[in-house]
Amino acid sequence: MSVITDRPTSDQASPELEAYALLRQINSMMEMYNRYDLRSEDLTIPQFMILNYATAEGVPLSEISMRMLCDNSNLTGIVDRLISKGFVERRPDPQDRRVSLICLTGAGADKLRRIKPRHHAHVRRRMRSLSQDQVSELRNLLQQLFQGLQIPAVDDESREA
Amino acid sequence: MSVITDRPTSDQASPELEAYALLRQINSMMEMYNRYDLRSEDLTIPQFMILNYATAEGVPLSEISMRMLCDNSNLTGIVDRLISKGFVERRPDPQDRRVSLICLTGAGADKLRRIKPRHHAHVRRRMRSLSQDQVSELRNLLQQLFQGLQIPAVDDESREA
DNA sequence: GTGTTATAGTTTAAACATAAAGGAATTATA
DNA sequence: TATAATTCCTTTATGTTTAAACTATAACAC
Repeated sequence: MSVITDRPTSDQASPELEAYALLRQINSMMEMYNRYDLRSEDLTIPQFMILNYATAEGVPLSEISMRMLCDNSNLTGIVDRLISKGFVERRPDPQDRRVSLICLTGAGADKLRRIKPRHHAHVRRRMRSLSQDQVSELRNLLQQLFQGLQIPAVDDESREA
Repeated sequence: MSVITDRPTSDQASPELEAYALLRQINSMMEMYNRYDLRSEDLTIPQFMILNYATAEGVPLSEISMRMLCDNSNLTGIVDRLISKGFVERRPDPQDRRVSLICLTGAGADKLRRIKPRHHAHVRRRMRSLSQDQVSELRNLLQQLFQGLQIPAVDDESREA
């Protein structure tokens, strides 16, 4: 409840800032590991993500960009490279000719079958410093934080800064 | 304690994978917000980070890259842009002529004084969906996870994949 | 001293991200 | 059916990141 603090919302460390700094660092390290793992498969992280979202029947590009929290324009080039490697195809949607469906090829499906279980095992292994209960607790806290972030900003920040 | 599970370390969701997915999504959203906030100050996120690590006396570039968990080569260009904006300077280290010290200028210090408290306030505000206790708990879990990641891999993964 | 190795930083090319603008197809509206 | 607004995707320019090669300096071995 911190009744008296010198500078309640200013420069120095606080649990919030420390938590956020750690979150960023963990994300960096996990990305480093993932990048290294995928490198031997001649895939980059975003390429692997798109591969994961694509299906044989095809998924609209904008659905993938929505799930990847990025812009359509990011994906154009990445999909191009996946096509040149033969892992996906672009097919026009007959229902809506604006849409291009990203379709997983047989080769792409094979690739995924080989990589995905190993990737998941790696992620689990890298979290072994936490107990099962701690992992669940972490997931719950992150879940709550994530939901809180969805609502952009109930903005009564006028008193700060 | 999940005594019987079909595929203990394979494809489907697990608390570990869910937690990691959430961590990535939260990081993405926080970055989006930060980028937007800094945009009005004509700064990018990496530019702001370097500004935070630089001091008036000067800090070796490689010390900054170490703390930012990135390669020296990343920083060359970013520092160039910060120099062109007048927020930092490059000065050779008289002790070791290989080293170039990144020095915060007066303008850079002013910029920081104006931006940093607001940035910190924003971060704290964006975590308000968690109670004080939850924030501390989250920080502790992340701390433990981060420390576990430092030790690259006590590798007994032969049984998986 | 000479040669080897390590470190600090830059450069380059390829991949990716962001923001802004544009083209094509669809939907809404009149 | 014509017009306007929206949606889906691409293109372009700028900035960032990675990996690899390179320069310059330093440290070490002999």
